[in-house]
Amino acid sequence: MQIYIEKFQLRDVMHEPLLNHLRVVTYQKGDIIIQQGEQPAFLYFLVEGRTKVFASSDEGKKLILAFNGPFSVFGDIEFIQQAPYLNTVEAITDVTLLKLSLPIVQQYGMQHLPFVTFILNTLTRKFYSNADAARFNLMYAVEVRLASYLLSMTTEDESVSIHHLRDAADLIGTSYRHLNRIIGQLTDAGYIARKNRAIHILNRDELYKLAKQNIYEER
Amino acid sequence: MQIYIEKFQLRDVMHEPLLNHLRVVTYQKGDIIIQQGEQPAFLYFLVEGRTKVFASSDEGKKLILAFNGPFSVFGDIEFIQQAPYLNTVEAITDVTLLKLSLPIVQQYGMQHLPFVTFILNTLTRKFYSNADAARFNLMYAVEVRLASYLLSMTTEDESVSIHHLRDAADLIGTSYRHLNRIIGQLTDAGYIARKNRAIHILNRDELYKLAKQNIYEER
DNA sequence: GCTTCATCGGGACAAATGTCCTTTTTTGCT
DNA sequence: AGCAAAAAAGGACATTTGTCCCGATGAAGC
Repeated sequence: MQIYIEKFQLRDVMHEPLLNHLRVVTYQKGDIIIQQGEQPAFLYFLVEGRTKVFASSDEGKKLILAFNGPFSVFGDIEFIQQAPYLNTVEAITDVTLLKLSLPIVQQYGMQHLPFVTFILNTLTRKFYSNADAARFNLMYAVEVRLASYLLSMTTEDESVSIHHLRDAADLIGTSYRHLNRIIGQLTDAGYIARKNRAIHILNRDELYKLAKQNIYEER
Repeated sequence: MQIYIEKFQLRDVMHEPLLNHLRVVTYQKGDIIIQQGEQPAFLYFLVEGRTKVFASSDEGKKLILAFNGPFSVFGDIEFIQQAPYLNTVEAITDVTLLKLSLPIVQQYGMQHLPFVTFILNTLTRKFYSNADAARFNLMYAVEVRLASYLLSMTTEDESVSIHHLRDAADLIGTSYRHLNRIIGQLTDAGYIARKNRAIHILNRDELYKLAKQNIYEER
């Protein structure tokens, strides 16, 4: 616990009462940390591992909104707004989080300017990148979104494991079938190649042009 | 000026230094108040009239994000994030706004807990309804979105002027042509009728079913 | 009232995307 | 290695949406 407080400099934004109520909690790969629609109970801080955030519609359509690593905050909007969780948060690796129960946050955190300012900054960053992502999804075709996705998932010379391809389909908001079709097109164009259940990027520059400089950012 | 401070109880969230720097500014119908991509200079508070907020892509595609009435805040995200304006804000009637220059906000507002809390609340509300709207646009077909739009634009027995139909197309993120097609479908189904350059709602209940209880909310 | 012009509605076709289903490949088990 | 089950790839077709364009309709000036 102390180590996380040091590592993420939580003393800068929380005072004693809050720090004292922080609890460590762990989840295993695949566990649901926050379930869309439920009443919020805690504020979470991701300190170890990776998560994905997605929303489901009644019809079962999924839409992935973000991948997260440390240090990320969950449940802030819902806490402030006093409304049910908007999205589901799932562990994609084993994860460690710190949590604060909401009455505690209300009682101690909201009186403490550094903490409120911290939440404000967190929220704003989320807002900004969310707005970007939503706009991007709405305005561009799957081809552009895929290019963008591939770029943001890989660094120079890396490849995307096929295992994440269904996730990729959800993330960019299309069907698996159609994703395959577009992969085919990009392959024909010589930008990428399928090999050993993975996608290799052959021509990063062209992909970048296609993606119109827009890329999904990890938050 | 004083009248607005009373009306919206600004004393609850701003202290003297901020109140003293508030300036009144007016725009005429059709004026651009905030231009997407520009560097933010002011925080705005809409106190009179109505605005619409939209984003444009490089290709000229437009996407309307919200209609606003008093009391709305603009430029908060960009101020906190220190980043260019995300969207364009246009006056759809003559409007009156109060504004604060950002250095002032930085110097006085950010030290003042009630003000920071106020901004946090504003932002959160925006976030919540933005997320809803974005998800709605992404997950549902034009027909559903149109039903939703019609419901939220009209009260019992009102009609939607044809004049707003191009805006409607942008708002729900489709082409004017396609909007017409869907209007045709809903007309055939007997839910709405075209008459005198306006759309009349004939069967509100069925539209509501179609819209899946989701409606565009004014913010 | 007539002419001109802009706007509107809608036909025809094309492109993008979704659904369903069959074939192919991989994986896991024995 | 050999088989069964599961996952992936892709064909065929349907639906949704976009683009282009033309005839109809209404508004503005004379």
